[in-house]
Amino acid sequence: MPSTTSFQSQQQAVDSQRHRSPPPPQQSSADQIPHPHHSARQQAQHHHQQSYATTSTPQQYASYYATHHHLVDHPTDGTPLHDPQAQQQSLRQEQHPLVDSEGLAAAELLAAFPQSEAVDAASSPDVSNLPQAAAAALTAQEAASADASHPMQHHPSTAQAIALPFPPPGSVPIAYFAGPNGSIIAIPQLKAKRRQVKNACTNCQKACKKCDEVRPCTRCVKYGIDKECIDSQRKERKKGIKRGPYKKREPKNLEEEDPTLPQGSGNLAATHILTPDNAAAFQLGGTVIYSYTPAMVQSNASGSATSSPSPNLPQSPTHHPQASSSSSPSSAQHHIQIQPAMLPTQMQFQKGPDGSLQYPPQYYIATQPVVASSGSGMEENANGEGSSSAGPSGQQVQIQPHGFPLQYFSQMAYAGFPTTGYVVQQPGAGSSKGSWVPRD
DNA sequence: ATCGTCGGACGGTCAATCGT
DNA sequence: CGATTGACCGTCCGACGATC
Ligand SMILES: [Zn+2]
Ligand SMILES: [Zn+2]
Repeated sequence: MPSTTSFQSQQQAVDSQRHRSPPPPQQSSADQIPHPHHSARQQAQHHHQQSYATTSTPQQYASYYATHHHLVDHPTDGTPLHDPQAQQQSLRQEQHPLVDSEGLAAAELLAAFPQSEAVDAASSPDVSNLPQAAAAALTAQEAASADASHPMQHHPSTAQAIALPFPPPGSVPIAYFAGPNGSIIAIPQLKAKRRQVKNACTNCQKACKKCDEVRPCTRCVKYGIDKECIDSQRKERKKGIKRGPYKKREPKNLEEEDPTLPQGSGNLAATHILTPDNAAAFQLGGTVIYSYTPAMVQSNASGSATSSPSPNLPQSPTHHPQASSSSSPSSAQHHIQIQPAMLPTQMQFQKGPDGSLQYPPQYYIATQPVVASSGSGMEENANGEGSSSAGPSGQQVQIQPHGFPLQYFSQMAYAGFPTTGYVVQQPGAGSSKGSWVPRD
């Protein structure tokens, strides 16, 4: 293994692979390479010198979510966290600095599902494969409205339903929790986008660790080397590099019924826009939530024999008599533990005559009362009965994704963001609560 | 548990191209 | 000339071995 390859060319290879384009002619000058390691040359820098053959890392996005939930989300980046607890926590162990502080969860949700991306769910039994995020982003207004209510403050939110495609099955882990009447609230567990600082300090750079904006950066302070916390120097970008012709530009149109969908395969690809009748996606405190109503379940007699679900699926509803509580020492929290394995990685959705989505009853998750609590003692909200009574704390959320009144539920963390959880409740239905569990 | 190392995935930027 | 593309060049995730 020629360890002499410059980092530059390596990186280039990777990049071009990533962008699926033929390798450029090859840059001439042999000087560049500011990347600390890899650089076979470079002045007497202390970085390593031995190139060893590591077992290549499994390119899986091992963890989707840091299971740190104590972050306050923030609409703009660059602003320091303002949750002391969280800050402390993230400092305590630098192992997972990814306790991301981004607040644009919604934007990133969107970004993660480019319209075109069709994931072959069938061939990917493993759900840990995210589609490459595209550059799509929320518009300013969308983002703004998404943040209508700060998750941490408890006050009414007027989240509005927005039409979003549900992620293709198998493309991303989905957490489910029980809604009323057998409905399922499905929440895609999207990986938060990594956010980089513009300039890492030299210490962090050398260590390949996360830096931040403040100047004696947090890490340097932690290690008592804040004196040497200096901005790294970025070199100027090269100019005059010729590129080949660009690929055909698309005629600005993304409308087209996807022919690749096997009929009834339940591929909820991008072409399926959820409608208020069967499902909805809406935002709450910057989090996009998808939920389905159990509408029209009985119909499976529609000619096509429902293909049998995956072999390893339970035939009976996932029922957990005793909501297994995840061992969370600090706060008493109960979760409905829904084993991902017990849920279909590929939901057998079917499209009804009217375009609505249907799913077979065996996938319903039994409703399970749950109490979720967060620091400031809020929990338990009960009773449906049309009366939109709020919990003890008196907060209440009013959304009507389905045309049902929505009851305020509780506060919890989703994807690292403190989020207001809730349950859609049909008038007259018994109370039900659920909670989603972040992957660990 | 902590720390240093470091391969390589991922992100941000912006010059080169393209469409008009 | 504004919109797109995609390469350049950084950041830093996460795995690993070493040390305490
Ligand atoms: Zn730093
Ligand atoms: Zn520093």
